[in-house]
Amino acid sequence: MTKVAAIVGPTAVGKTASSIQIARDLDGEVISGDSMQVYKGLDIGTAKIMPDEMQGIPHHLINIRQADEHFSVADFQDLANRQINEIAGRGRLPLIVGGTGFYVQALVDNLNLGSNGNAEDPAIRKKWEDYGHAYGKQALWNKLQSLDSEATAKIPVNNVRRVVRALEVISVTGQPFSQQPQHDNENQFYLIGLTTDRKVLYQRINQRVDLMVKNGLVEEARQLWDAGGPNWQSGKGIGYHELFPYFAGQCSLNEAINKIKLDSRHYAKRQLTWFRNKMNVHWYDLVSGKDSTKEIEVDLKNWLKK
RNA sequence: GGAGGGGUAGCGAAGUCUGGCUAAACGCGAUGGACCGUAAAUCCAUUCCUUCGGGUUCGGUGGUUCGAAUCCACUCCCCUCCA
Repeated sequence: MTKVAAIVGPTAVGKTASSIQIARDLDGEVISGDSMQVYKGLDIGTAKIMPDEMQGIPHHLINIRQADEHFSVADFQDLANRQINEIAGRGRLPLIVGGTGFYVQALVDNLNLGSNGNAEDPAIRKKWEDYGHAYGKQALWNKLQSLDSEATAKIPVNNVRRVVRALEVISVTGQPFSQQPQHDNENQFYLIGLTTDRKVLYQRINQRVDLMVKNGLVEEARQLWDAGGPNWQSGKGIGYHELFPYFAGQCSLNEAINKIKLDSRHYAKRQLTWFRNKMNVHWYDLVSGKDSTKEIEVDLKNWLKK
């Protein structure tokens, strides 16, 4: 049993900044819990921490994939767990920092993903996607229902993505999606949630996007575009995919930038929904000054002593 | 001063000719939510007020009518063009 701390929250609340302070004060190492910062070359748009900002704190799971590579929750879960063990083995505190709720949850709840072998198969996925294209999403959903009506009860017809995934799991594992085995949790987590007034958060997001553009976001996105990014998973990232239509001459730069801001705000909202409802988070508002990093550290230390 | 065009819910925008089926399409935004291997993905719900019985709306006022966002009169504001 290992004790792990995690800092979660929406984009632009200041997770990175406080993570450094906490890691320093509590002798921790950071494990990024971010689905986009794993990619090399996506620095500005993902607000990735740069080496000169790390203050000597080791950071893991950043820049571990090429931009054209695939990465999944299971990969994350696997790698993160490995890091947790190594860091704990060094006698230091593993500190997960990131906004990808699904990733963090996979870790915290030890979701059954990576343990039973390779349950992901692009060819089979493609097969179901094609099936959907050919016969429609209703037919696709019906197919799932005939195989796993329990899964179908939870996945809407319109959510083709998840219907396909459920079908894929059945095809690959031979077991219904809804009956994949579950594990118990081995590690203990203290979840620090950073949040603030919604209006303020949105302002920060807008400002940060402007800053990103100033720092060369457009050029960075252009490189991704030139390299073939639109077809890659990394090309789905906010801050990048909104710029592609601009490169294609389909919208103005200004429109693209506004879209980045909007998508970021929507994203922040979804993140908040996730952390509010799916996890046992201890919330702090550092932005307004209502709470302080000191308080977080005190709470964290108390929890570590238990 | 003259000639046209327009004012509809947070915003944009239908509906007006052919009055009722319209608390008023649709889009956006906003808010809430789902989420078990693409998750910065994908999807869902709500959005005039409401004590959920109902109440009050389509610039304003007054008419016509069983009934008006829709027809008539007057009036206020906005835009374009001509002076």
